[in-house]
This record gives sequence, C-alpha cells and structure tokens, in this order.
Amino acid sequence: MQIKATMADAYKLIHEGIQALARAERQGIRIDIPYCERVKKRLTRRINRLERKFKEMELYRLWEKVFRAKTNIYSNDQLSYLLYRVMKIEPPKFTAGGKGATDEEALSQIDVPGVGIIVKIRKLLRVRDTYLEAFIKEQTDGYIHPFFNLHTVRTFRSSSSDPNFQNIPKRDKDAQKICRRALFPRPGHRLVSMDFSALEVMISACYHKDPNMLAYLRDKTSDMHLDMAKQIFIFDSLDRSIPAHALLRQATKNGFVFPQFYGDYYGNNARYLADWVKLPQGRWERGMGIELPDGSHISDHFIANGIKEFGTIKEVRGRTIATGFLKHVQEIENDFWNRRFKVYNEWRKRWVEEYRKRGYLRMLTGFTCSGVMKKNEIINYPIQGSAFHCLLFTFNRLDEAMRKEKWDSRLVGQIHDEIVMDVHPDEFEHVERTAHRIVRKELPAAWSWIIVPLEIEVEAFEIDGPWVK
DNA sequence: GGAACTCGCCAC
DNA sequence: AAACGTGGCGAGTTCC
Repeated sequence: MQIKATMADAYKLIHEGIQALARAERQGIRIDIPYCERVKKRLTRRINRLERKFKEMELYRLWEKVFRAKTNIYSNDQLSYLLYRVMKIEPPKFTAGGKGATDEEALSQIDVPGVGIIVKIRKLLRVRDTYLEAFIKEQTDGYIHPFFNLHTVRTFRSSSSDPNFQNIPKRDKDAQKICRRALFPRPGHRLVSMDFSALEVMISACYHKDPNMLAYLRDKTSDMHLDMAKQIFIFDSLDRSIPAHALLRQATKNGFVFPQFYGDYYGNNARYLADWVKLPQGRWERGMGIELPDGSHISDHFIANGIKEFGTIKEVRGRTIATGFLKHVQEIENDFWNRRFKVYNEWRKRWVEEYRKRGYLRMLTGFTCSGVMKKNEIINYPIQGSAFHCLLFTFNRLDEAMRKEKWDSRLVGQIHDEIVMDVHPDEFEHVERTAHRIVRKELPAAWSWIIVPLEIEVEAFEIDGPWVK
C-alpha cells in the first residue's frame, strides 16, 4: 500500500529545510582568495594573448570593416551577423529567437579561421568571471556563503545564488580543477561529498513501479545503460573485453536513456549518438567513426548489420518515415517504451490524463503543482521534486544529528542530489555511518512509498585539501 | 542608468 | 501532435 505524504508533511519538510539550509549558509565554505586573484591574473594574460592572436586574423579585419568603432568580438549578435549575413554561411543551427546560433556546437561546424579562438576565449572568460570573480565578490573573511532557496523552483526543488553553488564546473576537467581548487574546508578538516546513486531514476520507479525498471534498480549486477548500448550499437555482448564499451555505454546513457526520460525523441538521440561515435549525418563508408578492438571501425560494424547511412525523417501523408540509423533508433525507442518499460509508459499516459482532468498534480512527498503544464513538464515535475525531497530529508536529519550530538563537522551545501560537508577527521566515520543510516533506514521508514534501495556514495577529500582530487 | 530581454553555458 | 526537465549568471542589447 502506497501512502503519499500529506501537505502538512510537505510543509514540515520545507520548514525544517529552510532552517537547516540557513545554518549551512551561515557556516559557508572557505575560499582561497589569494589563489583566486592569482589565477584570475593568469587567465587575463591568456585571454589577452588570444585576443591579440585573433586581431591578426582575416575575420577580425572584416569585423572592423563592418562594425567600425562599434566592433566588439564578445558580441554574439555581431558574430552572427558577420558569419551568416556578411559571409553568407548557412547557419548550422538557430537560436530559440530564430537567429543563426553562435554557440560552440554551431561554431565547431564552421570552417572559418578564428572562430576556434572565440570558443577558447569564452571558456577562459567563463571560469574567470562567472566563478573566480564571483567568489572574490561574494567572500567575507575568507568564506563564501551561497544561498539555498526553496521558494523559487516550480518543481519544489532548490536553487542557489550569490554565488551559485550548484553549477561549479565538474565535467570539463580543466575548468573543474581551476574552480574547485579555490574551495577548502576549515583548517584541519576535510570536505566530504555524498552523492545519491541514480536518484531520479529510483524515484521515477516509485511512481510508475515498472517491474523491469525495478529489477534493474534492485539488482546491482544488472546495467540498464549497458543493455541499451548493446541494442543501439548491435552487440550481443558488450563488456570490458571491448575497450570502447565504456564510451558506448556513456553515449547511450547521455544520448538516449536520460533524454528519453526527460521526453526527448529518437531524432535528437540519433544525432547525438552518431556525433559521439564520430559518424557523419550523411552516407556511411567503411573506415568511418571510432575504432573497435579488431582494428575495424564502427561504420563497418553498422554496415555489416544493414545500417548504411545516418538517414532522414520524412513526412508522407501525415506519417513519419525514417530511414537508416534514424529508423534504427526509432525502433529502439518504440521497443524501449512499448516492451522494455511498458508499465512506465502506461504510468506516463495515466499521469498526464489525470493532470488534465484535475488541473494539478500531487507528488508522493505531499507537494501540489498547479498551473498550465506541457506533457513533459507534467511527467518530470513530480520525479524531479520528490528526488530532491529525499535529499532535503537527509540534509535535515544530518543537521539534527549535528546539533544534538554537537558535531564539530558542518553541512555547507547541497547540489540537488549531493550533500557537501566540512568534516572533522575524527568524526568522519561517524558522519558517514549516520548518513548511510538515514538514507538506508530512516528515509524509507518515514516514506513508505520508497520501494527502491536508496544509496549514497561518500567521497572524502584531503585534510586541508581543496574540493578536487 | 536601470529593467527586461536574448544568448550561451555551467550544474543536476 | 510533439519533439529535453529544472535552475543562475555574465555579457550584450534594447527600451524607457
């Protein structure tokens, strides 16, 4: 029997959450300001060098000819005008506002000397101005105090600002190192990150209860992303014996499975997947794309399995006809929702119907979302919100234990499914055990609708070391 | 000179 | 028919 939390439960969670987060805000995170200043200067020098290099190029001469005194190489409006109007290049993609896009993806497809420098400069500027400069601006007495809000997000997730603690670079290793090296624990302490494993997928399963999905989540030896990778890349087996297995799995997870959960469709998936394995959008010849262990290429493998091109999508009398790789991914999409995760799909349909009948939706955590919503929003909001509420519950219990037991360790931040603490080394094991107990025992005991095994992964950083390994 | 907008891009 | 969900922020731009 599934018992939803009540609105009073939801209120209590937020009420306690605001206070626990306020304590984390007041505590703050130590910041190495001399380091920020040093790196800022270094980045400025590199940016200046790149700027000088750019100003020697043909593209810049054209820029000055067109814009005269108004020339600004950081204006994307000017860049768009230059490339797509003056030079008459066909825009590889468009912005939401209908202009030719000048983001990295678009520029990477344009063969004009100089645009690569623009992309490089942008990356350095972002690290310098959005992160290091913001840390310097927001610091007091060697600490930053990021805000964590619970009143700004439609899904009842949190947001963070001044500075935003929830978007500090992680994927880009260069940017990660530079930015996270600025953040430290208190003297003699260590920063500790606690990450929920596959939290949103776990919570989605509490809504739809799809048996195949539940089996994946309960059986640690199974691997949904790897199984999908086998299907997409047509391998009977795909494991460590194939060096590319990790890459193919990663491509599948980020280019198919997660986008599908968010409501994307095979057309976008196919583009992303092809890009990831370096296959072009047109015809596929032998020897294209990433190399496989036997020295052959991924294109050979697809061709041998009857997929000879990226393909097209055409509308014929109201019916969509896909060909090539697009058709292949379309078939996998159909199989994904109509066979593999059929029950999940039925839940999605029911959930949208229910919202449209009632005009609002109720989360398992007791929150109500109302207002006009699109299909994908209706499906995603309850999952995103409830997943965060599991984190907030854990955060609150840790805060409570911290005060009751007079820990020297402190909660300092949170990133949707990750808790960040500043921990005294002697308390580390106790803090870790407490966190595991809350997540494994107290959380499912408090919320009986949790029917999946929730886990956190604990990562401890060096004593007196920064927030990066 | 500030508000509100677009764009690009960082996180989950 | 629809077609990736949630934020914050810096820079450029437009409008008042």
